[in-house]
Amino acid sequence: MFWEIDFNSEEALYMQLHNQIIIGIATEVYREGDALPSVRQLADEIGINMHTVNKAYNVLRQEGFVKVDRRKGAVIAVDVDKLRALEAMKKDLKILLAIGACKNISRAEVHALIDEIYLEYGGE
Amino acid sequence: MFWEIDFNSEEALYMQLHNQIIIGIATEVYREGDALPSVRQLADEIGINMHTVNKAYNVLRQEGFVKVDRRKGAVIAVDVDKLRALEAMKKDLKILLAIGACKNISRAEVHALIDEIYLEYGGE
DNA sequence: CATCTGTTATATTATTTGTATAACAGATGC
DNA sequence: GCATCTGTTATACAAATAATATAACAGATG
Repeated sequence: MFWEIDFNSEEALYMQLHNQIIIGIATEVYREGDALPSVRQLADEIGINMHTVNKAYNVLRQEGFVKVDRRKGAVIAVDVDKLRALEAMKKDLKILLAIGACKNISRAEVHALIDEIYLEYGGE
Repeated sequence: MFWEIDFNSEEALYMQLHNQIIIGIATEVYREGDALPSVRQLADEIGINMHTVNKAYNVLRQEGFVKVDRRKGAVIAVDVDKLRALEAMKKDLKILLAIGACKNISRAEVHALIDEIYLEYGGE
């Protein structure tokens, strides 16, 4: 995996990592059972602190994307709580679409964006 | 406007205010030219500090949702930079849909959510 | 002139972010 | 057995952010 970390971003480093890993799962760069790099290895590779990587992994675990095994490290294991996920998505979409509506982005344009992005994520 | 502030939320108070105002514009509770409450008045009403409200207003100004006039206070004035807004939305949707894809939310389900939410925002 | 705006300046407290060491316990391979 | 790899835990520190608390200033209003 190619790690794209922006040190000037206002987004927290651990969150950038967190997001990239989720996108990695969606695009099947990572599959169920795959192991992520160890916290130390990834920290060295990117040039950040071990604890920053650790925090990303722990948030991912709490959200049901990985399971952490003392032997194998962080392993992709998606816990599908669909109802919970739908509720969270709706909450996020509400503000996102409100911004869009204010800025004259039509419903059709949003649908087109969705389709464009979903092409990279498994197709359906 | 009814202000729904959650003091236990991990979301910053000024961001909760910020989001509710944007949703207020999208649902046409607020229209172009309408004045928001003064920073002191709103702070008193909600029971928070003046500076917290001021920060929300300033972020809204920077994002092109209001203009701040020393006489009238913050006035709804949406600056439609559609290209910029589309880019920002795409960036946010990427991570949002990646989470959805991992959690088995289908493209169709997302489309349905979009339609459901857009009904409250002007319809089209 | 009192009163309403936003603005600016300081100060303080608490939390978050990221880094830096260090040590611990379990598992692995030679 | 022993070095080495895991994640985990504990402290400590610096910087930034969030929220509060006062206070004062300048422009506009009635």
